[in-house]
Amino acid sequence: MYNFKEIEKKWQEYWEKNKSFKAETGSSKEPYYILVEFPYPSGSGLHVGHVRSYTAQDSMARMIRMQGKNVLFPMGWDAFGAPAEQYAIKNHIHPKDAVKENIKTFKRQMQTLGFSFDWDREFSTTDPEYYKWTQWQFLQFYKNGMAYKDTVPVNWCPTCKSVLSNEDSAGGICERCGSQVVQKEKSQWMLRMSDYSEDLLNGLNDTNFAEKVKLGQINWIGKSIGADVKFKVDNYDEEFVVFTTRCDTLFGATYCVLAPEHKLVDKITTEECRKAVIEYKEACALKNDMERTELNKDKTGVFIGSYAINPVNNKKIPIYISDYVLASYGTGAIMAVPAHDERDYEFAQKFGLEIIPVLKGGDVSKEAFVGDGVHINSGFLDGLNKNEAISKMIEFLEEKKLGSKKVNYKMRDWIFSRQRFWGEPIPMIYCEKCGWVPMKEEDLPLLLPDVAEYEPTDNGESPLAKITDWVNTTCPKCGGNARRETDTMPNWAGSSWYFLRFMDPHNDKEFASMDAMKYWRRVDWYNGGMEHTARHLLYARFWVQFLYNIGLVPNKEMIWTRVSHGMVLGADNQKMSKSKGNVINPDDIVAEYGADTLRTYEMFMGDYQMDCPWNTDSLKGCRRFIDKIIRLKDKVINDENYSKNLEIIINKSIKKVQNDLYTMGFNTAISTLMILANKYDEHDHITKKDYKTLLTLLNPIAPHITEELNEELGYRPICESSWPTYDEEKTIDISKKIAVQINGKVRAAIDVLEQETAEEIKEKALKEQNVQKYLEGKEIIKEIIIPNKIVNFVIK
RNA sequence: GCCUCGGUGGCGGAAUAGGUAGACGCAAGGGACUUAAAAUCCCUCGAGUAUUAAAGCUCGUGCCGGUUCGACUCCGGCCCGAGGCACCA
Repeated sequence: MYNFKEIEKKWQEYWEKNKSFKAETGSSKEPYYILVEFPYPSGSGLHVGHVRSYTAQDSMARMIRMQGKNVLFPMGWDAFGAPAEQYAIKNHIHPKDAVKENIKTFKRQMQTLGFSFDWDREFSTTDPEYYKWTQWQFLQFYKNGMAYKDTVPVNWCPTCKSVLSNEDSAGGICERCGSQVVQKEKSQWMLRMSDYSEDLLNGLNDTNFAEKVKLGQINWIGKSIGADVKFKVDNYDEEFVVFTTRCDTLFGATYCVLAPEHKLVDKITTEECRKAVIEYKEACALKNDMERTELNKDKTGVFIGSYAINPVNNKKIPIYISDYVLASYGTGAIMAVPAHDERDYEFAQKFGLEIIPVLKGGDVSKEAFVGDGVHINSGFLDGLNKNEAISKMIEFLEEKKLGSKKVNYKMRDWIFSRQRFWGEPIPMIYCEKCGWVPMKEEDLPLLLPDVAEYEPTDNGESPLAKITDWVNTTCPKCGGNARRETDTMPNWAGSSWYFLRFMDPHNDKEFASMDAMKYWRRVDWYNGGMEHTARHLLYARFWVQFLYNIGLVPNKEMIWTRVSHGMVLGADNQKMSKSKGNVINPDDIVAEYGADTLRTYEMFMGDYQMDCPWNTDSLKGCRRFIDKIIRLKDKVINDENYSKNLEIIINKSIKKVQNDLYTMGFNTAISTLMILANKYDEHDHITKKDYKTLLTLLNPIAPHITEELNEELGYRPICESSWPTYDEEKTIDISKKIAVQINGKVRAAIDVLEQETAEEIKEKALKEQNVQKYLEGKEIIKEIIIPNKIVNFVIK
């Protein structure tokens, strides 16, 4: 009888003691860097979803290591963030202590699952030795003009006296207390990420990200090419600029809309309209982003009394303000072409504004036609299609100095301040005389002080603001009295560069040495959840591109392949959650069925990139498979060659498993091994080599039991051996069964040999009784004979 | 609304590159072994139809059409589900 618990412990200790998975920077072996998103160590412990992605990357790492590469497979902790702070507020435990406990639990759980992490490289984003460099990098952003302070509206809960993220204030209601969230202007640190829009777009060409990941990034950046067009205001010596992607429809512009916050509004509002405008602006100010951008709601707005001059035909068109125009995108002003824009159409319908079609197609009495078409009512554009007309219009505008070609991006600058305690303090000091002054680099890290209370202040400052002896300091420039910044960095900061730190985690001179980064080159595989493919990945790429531009990292893109995994759902096909009572705890499964069974099941349960419900019965099937592997040992005879009649299937299996582990076909890799084991089971005896190969192929997925059985055969540990090789010639079956079709329907199956000619195959097919039955009295008008694939007779 | 990914047996899912749909596993049913149970082993297992039996035949990969000798796979048009984005001019 095998005691899984003991076997697992034995091998886990062996790996730890022998540093079996140590990655050596500078080794002559070829480097290979496999990364899986480091977790946020929550209080609820490791999720079975973590187990799925860690096992996947672990099996890849184990195989590639056996293939002779120097594999870097690290693990660490992303431990700053709101949950730990909430927990601290409730229980009056310093987040640092809670995090320490949680990390201990996570690490213990990971170790019982036998993941081959190089634990010597472990760190947490909350370690001062780590966040020192996060702060240092912030200073580089600042010194290069990439960090600045700006006043931006934030979601504010007046009851909790706290700034909320968009997620925590969904629907305009505070998630915690249910109060109405309001918008409040706050001065925040920003990073000039929008400067990198084009580089972040182009950089995607230097990556091997999955297509859907690239698309996610492209959409987030949201590039659109259009034109800026100047509109003069009638009776005023003022003008404003609109951004449009359809300047070809300019002849159809029948009114303009400014965002309520547009700085020109007050100036050009007429006295008759002033009251309504003020009221409307006040109403808008009360709404938060969520409410303002809620779709399907009625368009609102007011006329401000003035008119703009359409630059192409000098027509006077009314100016409105409406919150469907956003101050933060483009120029905060639009020309409205109701005939060819759905939003403008809706607005024009409601306010009874003129609708002039300038494109053939559609029916303006019913809807806006937004497609391509031949221009009408458009002067010099008549008869042209969309692209021709756009080019011609831009030419016209530029010549008359009325406008120019313009590119806009949806991506905004990164709001980098959080009014929280549990984050990296921003190393900036405010001096009345000198303004914002960066801390001296040699004074880093700026440590988070120990405090007794974690609640934010009444005016929404971070709790750090209450610690006066921390806040009050001297100006690094003039030595006068000064105050520290009390905001901290967002959770995304520490995770934007951790993969670089893993390349050189103990360096106390730099965040990572150029030599180490040059040796590891980049992350070869990066696995994480689909929910992080837009933001986290974009932040990380931005961070790296910035570091590259100031000469601190060797490549502009440091992540090569990005893949995402599916979620492990509860048995009820719902997301696992405590409230639904469908949570599976990996500890329980390991205790009852063993780590190898859990690992095998999670890899076998379905397509790795898709969500999949948990099924304990199916898990038991994987345990049966492991038991079968153990039983096969009784059939082993002392022979160091492959069994003659197993040679082909073994070679095929090596090829298939190897390929599947590289392409994340874990479920089919296991099914291949199940088929192989079933084949072995049909034989009375198998050789030592047959068995050893099966154990080695299974080892990346089920490392403990395979090491144990391998040791019993008298071999040295699998983790110190090589991955088996296959002989291409021996992966081809001598004979193969192919279908014989008549008019595309299968009527027989014949065995064909690899080298048989089409003529021989045809003869064989024609001998089949059922084939003859169908051919009788018919004429064959076409024969399709593809050796090794199919025979099809088309008859009449 | 837009973008992305999906839809295949009772279930999870397979199906290089258009070439025998349902691999592998689970569940279910039947049988063997056993005093019994567990474990293990063997058989059946998409639907329908037919036969004493074995072949056999028809239908079948969300729906409708198309391309092709041949379509889960390619094309066009829908329906449903999951996730992301949200009036971005």
